[in-house]
Amino acid sequence: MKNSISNATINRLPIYLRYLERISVLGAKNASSQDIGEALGFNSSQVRKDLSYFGDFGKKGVGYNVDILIHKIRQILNLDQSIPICLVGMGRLGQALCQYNRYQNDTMKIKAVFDSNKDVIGSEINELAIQPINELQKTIKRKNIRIGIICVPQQFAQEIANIMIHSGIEAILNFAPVFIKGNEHVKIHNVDFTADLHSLAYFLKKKTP
Amino acid sequence: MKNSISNATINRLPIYLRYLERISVLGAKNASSQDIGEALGFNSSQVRKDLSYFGDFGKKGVGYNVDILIHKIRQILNLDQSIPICLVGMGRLGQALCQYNRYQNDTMKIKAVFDSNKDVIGSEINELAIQPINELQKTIKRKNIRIGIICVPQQFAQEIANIMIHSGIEAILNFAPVFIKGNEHVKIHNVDFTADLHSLAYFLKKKTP
DNA sequence: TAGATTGTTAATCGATTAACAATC
DNA sequence: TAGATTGTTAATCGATTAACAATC
Repeated sequence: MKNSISNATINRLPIYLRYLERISVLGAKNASSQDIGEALGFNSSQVRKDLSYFGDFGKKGVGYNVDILIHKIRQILNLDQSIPICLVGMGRLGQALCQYNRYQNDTMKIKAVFDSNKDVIGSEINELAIQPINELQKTIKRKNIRIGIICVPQQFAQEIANIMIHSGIEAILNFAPVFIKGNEHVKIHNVDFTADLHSLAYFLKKKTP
Repeated sequence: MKNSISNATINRLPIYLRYLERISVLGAKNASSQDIGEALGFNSSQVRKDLSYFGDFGKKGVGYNVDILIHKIRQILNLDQSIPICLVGMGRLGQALCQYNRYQNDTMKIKAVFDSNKDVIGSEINELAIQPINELQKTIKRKNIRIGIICVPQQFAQEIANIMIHSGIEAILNFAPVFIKGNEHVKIHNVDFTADLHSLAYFLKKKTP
C-alpha cells in the first residue's frame, strides 16, 4: 500500500511541512494549495494530489488548517515520535551536520557518533563522545537507533553501510560519493552534491572564444 | 535543443563520469553499459540511452572506451574548462565544502568566499580571504565567477541569490532549506538534506506498541 | 565465425497538470 | 448567495525498460 504512493510525493511532504511550520509561527491559520504551491515552486494541483493520498485534510472554499495539516504530515512521516539516529565519520561535514541537528527543533536526533581516527575517539561533540567503529553495531542495538548517516570517505562507505544494515538499521542517508548497495529492508538515500554541482555546469552558456 | 534532453539524464552524467574516472585510475580500458549500470544501480538500457543523446561513443560487442567516454562527458558537462565558483556563508557547512573542494582534482574551484560576520571577514580559508557580502557583486564580475553556492541561514538565502543573479551568475547551488526564486537565465539546484532525512522517516516500520 | 554489446524503437510505467463538480 | 477552493478524474507529459537488428 505504501508502495502505491510515489516517491516524489514522499519527498515533497517534508518540504510542505517545513513551510507550514514556518508560517504557523508567523500566525497563519489557513493555507490553500495555491499558497503552498506558490511559496515552494509547485503546482497547486500537485499539492492537493499529494495530500489527498493520505486523507481529506482541506476544507472546500477555505483551504487547509495549518496546524492540523502540520500534525497530519508529522504523523504520515512518523515524525510524531522520537527517532534516534547515528552518524559515522566526524570530518568537517559530519561535524557540521551534527551541530546543525543539535539546534534543530526536531524529533530526529543524533544520539551516537563514530569515527575511525584514534585521535578524535573519546573527544566530545554535542555532548556525545565519539566512539570507535567497532562499537557501532552494539550501540545501534542498545540505543534503538533507526537511521544512520554516513559521512566517511568513499572507499569505506559500503563497509559502514553493511555494518548498519546488519545491525538492523532501517534507513541510511549516505553522503559519500558512491553508490551503496542495500537490501529490500533498508531504504537508502544518497546525497551527492559534487554530482549536483557538476550537473549545474551543463547549463552554463557556451563561451564562443 | 538542450531542453530536449531530460534533467534526469543530465543528473546521471556526473555519476557516470566519477565512476569512469575511478576505474580508469584502476587501469580499466573498456566498460559496457552493463558494467556501468550495475556499479551505479542503473538499468543498462538507461546508460546507453543517456549516452546516445550525445553521440555514438560505444563500440558494438566491446563497450565504451573508458578514457574516451570520460573526455566526452567532460565536454558535455563543460568540465573541460575551468569554472570559477564562489561560496557565501562560512559556517561549518561552508567550511566543509570549501575544504572538500580544495583537495578535489576538479575544474570547478572555489575562487572567492563571503560571510556577513565581521569577526571572520578577513580571515583566511584555503588561502582565500573571507570577504564581506558587499563585495559579492564586484568580485563575481571581476573573477568571472559563474556558479554560486549558498550556505547562509534560510532567511538570507533569497537576498544572496538576488545579488548573485543580478551580478550575472549562471547557476546556483542552494543549501539553505528554502525555495529560491530565480529566473529563466539562472539554473538553481536545491540541496535539502533535512528534507531528505525527514522523508526517510516515512519508510520506517510502524511500531505496534 | 560466434559471442557480446551497442544504438534505437516501441512499450510500459510513473508523475504532473488541467479541468471541474462538489461544497464550504 | 457568491466566491473560493477542495478532491478527483482524465489528459498529458516525461522517464524507464525491454527487445532486437546491426555490427564489432
